[in-house]
Amino acid sequence: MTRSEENYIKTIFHLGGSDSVPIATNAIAEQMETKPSSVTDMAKKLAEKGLVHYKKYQGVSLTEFGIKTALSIIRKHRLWEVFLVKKLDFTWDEVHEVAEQLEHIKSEKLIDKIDELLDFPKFDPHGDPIPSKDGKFMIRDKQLLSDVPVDTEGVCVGVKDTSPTFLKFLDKNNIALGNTIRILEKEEFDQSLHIQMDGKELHISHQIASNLYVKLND
Amino acid sequence: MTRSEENYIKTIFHLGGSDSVPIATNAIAEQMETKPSSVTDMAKKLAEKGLVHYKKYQGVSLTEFGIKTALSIIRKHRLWEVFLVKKLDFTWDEVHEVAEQLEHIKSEKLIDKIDELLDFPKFDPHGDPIPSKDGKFMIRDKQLLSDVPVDTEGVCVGVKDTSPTFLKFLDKNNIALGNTIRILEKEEFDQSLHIQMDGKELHISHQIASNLYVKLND
DNA sequence: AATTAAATTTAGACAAAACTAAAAATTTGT
DNA sequence: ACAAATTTTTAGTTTTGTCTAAATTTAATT
Repeated sequence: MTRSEENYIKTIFHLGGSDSVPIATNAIAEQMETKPSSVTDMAKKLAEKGLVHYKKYQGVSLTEFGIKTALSIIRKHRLWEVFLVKKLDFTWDEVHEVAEQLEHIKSEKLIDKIDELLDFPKFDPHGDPIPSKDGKFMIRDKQLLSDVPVDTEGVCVGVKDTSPTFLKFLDKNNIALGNTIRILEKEEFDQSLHIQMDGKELHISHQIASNLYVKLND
Repeated sequence: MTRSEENYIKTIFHLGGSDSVPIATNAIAEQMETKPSSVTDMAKKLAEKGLVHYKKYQGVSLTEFGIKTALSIIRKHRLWEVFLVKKLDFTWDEVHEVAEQLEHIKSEKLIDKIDELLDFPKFDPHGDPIPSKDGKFMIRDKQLLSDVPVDTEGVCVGVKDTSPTFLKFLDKNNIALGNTIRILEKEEFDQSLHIQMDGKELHISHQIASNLYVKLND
């Protein structure tokens, strides 16, 4: 697998092409900041190799083998992210770019040893699940903070937007995974929230709330 | 810098092209298992970029900038090797291949943090010096075991041949860096040595002795 | 159902990095 | 010093991954 092939497989997976729901050429091109014609070329190549299902004009979806491959790349990406944060004191907004490179390193032993060094983490620094060696991963029941009713309490377990801009904003406002969140009030007008986070009270916009995942307390 | 450019720079450095001693196209091609014509093409490209001195038919040598670049790549390679051995329990014969990939990861912060995590090591698992951030490295006064007179004592500090075959052989015979070595007898006929290593006595061939570096005791 | 709009594919081209075969320069041997 | 051998370069191709522009198919709209 070349680096480029791996990036296509990963993107198709993230766009949902794993459930035999075909993904449009255009959507892939947009996500990868490339041209639809390039996607068509690669689609043919990946189909040749048995990684995707592809019929002209019908979009692309991953085969079983393609899904396995995607999960392996995602596993590497997320384990490296944990490594960078836990062992090298990177902040969660710094890890993505470097992990994009590290995920392509070819050595089964390397990633298994990293996994072991980190004590087999189940989630990455943004709260996303890390597939195990055999492709299984935990699906945590979580909801967007913006979808939660007033007066409920939960724990912040993930972010939807993982851009450095958003993550740095969260840092600045002391919003971190693991924090306890209670919704005190929801403003009808602009959907902004008045919340209590680890004791302190603060206001957050709908934009923010719709990019934070919480797990409700039982 | 592309990966290929980095590999050329590294090879030229290792062949001695850093002392403005030009290296022959053929020598580079052989070392890199490629064709001389490919080397010519790359030589032009690297000269364009100010990394090498190149005059037709006169071979290639690194510029100041080329040397700086080479040292930075070698620094990364060797730090990753230490990381693999010290933190992930790789054996010294396993590290080269993976480090060849890791050395191309582009992140200044990453390699500096790895350096820090390892407590700023000065030598890699094969005894080769690790350049510091500013390109300086220790040159240890060492000699090939085969060049040392009978009855002298020293410490094993490095290997010349770093092939997995040789390194595994050393492991099997409990020869490791840091071991104390005393030459008891040198066989005139085949230059083989009778040595004492950390107490135990053993015989080693000239082939072996000429690939082991020792630092003599004062 | 026909036409327009949008998405997708084809055809042809390009850059990077490699190769082969042939030409040119350098080195060697006598 | 000059022919032979070796080394190096040039010229032309290949592969991978990309692009543009044109053609084609599918989807949307009247």
